[in-house]
Amino acid sequence: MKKKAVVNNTPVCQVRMQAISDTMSVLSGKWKFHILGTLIEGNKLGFMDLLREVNGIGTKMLSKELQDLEMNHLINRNVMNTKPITVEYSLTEYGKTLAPLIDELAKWGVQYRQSIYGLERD
Amino acid sequence: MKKKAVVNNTPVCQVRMQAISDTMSVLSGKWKFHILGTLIEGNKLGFMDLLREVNGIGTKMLSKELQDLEMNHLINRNVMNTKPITVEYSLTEYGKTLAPLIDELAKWGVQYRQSIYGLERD
DNA sequence: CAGGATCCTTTACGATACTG
DNA sequence: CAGTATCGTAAAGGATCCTG
Repeated sequence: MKKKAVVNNTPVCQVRMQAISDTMSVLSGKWKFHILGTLIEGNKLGFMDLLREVNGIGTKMLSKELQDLEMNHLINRNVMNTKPITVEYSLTEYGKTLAPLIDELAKWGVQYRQSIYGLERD
Repeated sequence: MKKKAVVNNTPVCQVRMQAISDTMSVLSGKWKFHILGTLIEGNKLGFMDLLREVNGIGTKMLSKELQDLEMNHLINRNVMNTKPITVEYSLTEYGKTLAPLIDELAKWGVQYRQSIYGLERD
C-alpha cells in the first residue's frame, strides 16, 4: 500500500527536483561550466592556461573552483615534477560524463543569441 | 584576411564560452531551473501551485524569477478572469526548447546521486 | 490569490598583495 | 608557477508584513 508520487498537497516529481538541485549544487557559481567547458576542449591545462582561457576569472576564484571540482571527482589535479612546480588539470572519466550537459548548454546559448537577433529585426 | 580562432594568447573557443555565458545569464539564480522543470511537467500552473511545487521558494523570489523568465520569453503569464484574480503560468514554445537541457540536468543529477552511493560503499 | 515593499543576512565575487 | 590571505563590495536570497 504505497502512495505513489503525490504526498498531501506536495507535489509531482520530487526525484526530478532533487536531481536538479544535486546537479546545481555541484556546478553552482559563475565559473564551473566555463572551466569544465575549457577542459573538455583543452584536455590537459595548467593553472595559468586556465587563467587565460577562462575569460575574466582571477586566481582566487579559479583556485577555489578547481578545488570544488576536484572534491567532486570531476577533475584531476596533477602536480608535475618541474621547477617551479606546474600543475596539470584534466577531466576525470566521470567529469567527462558532463560533456553532453555542457554541450546542450552551449547549444542553447547559441540559439538564444540568434533568436535575439531575430527579435530585434521585427 | 580574418584571423580564425586564436587571438594572441587568448583562447580557443570564444563562441562556446560566450554561449555558455548567455545561457547562464538567462537561467542564473537558485530557482529558474526548478520553476522551468516544474512547468515542463505541470503545463499550466498558478502562482500558488508553483509556490507549493518549487520546494522552499518564497513569494518574493518566485515572483521575481517569474518576471525574469517572462521577460526572456520563456514563459507566458495569463491573468484569468476570476475573483480574486488567478494567474496561469506556462512555458512558451520557445521555453520548451529548454526541455532537452533540463532533462540532461536532471539525468546527470540522478546518476550523480547514484555514483555517490557507489563511492560510499567502497 | 498574486505579488509588492521593506529590512536584513549571507555568500559570492573581485582586487591586490604576498609566499614556497 | 600555483596558489593563499586579506579586505571590501555587490548581489542574491530569506522573513515578514501589507494591499488590490
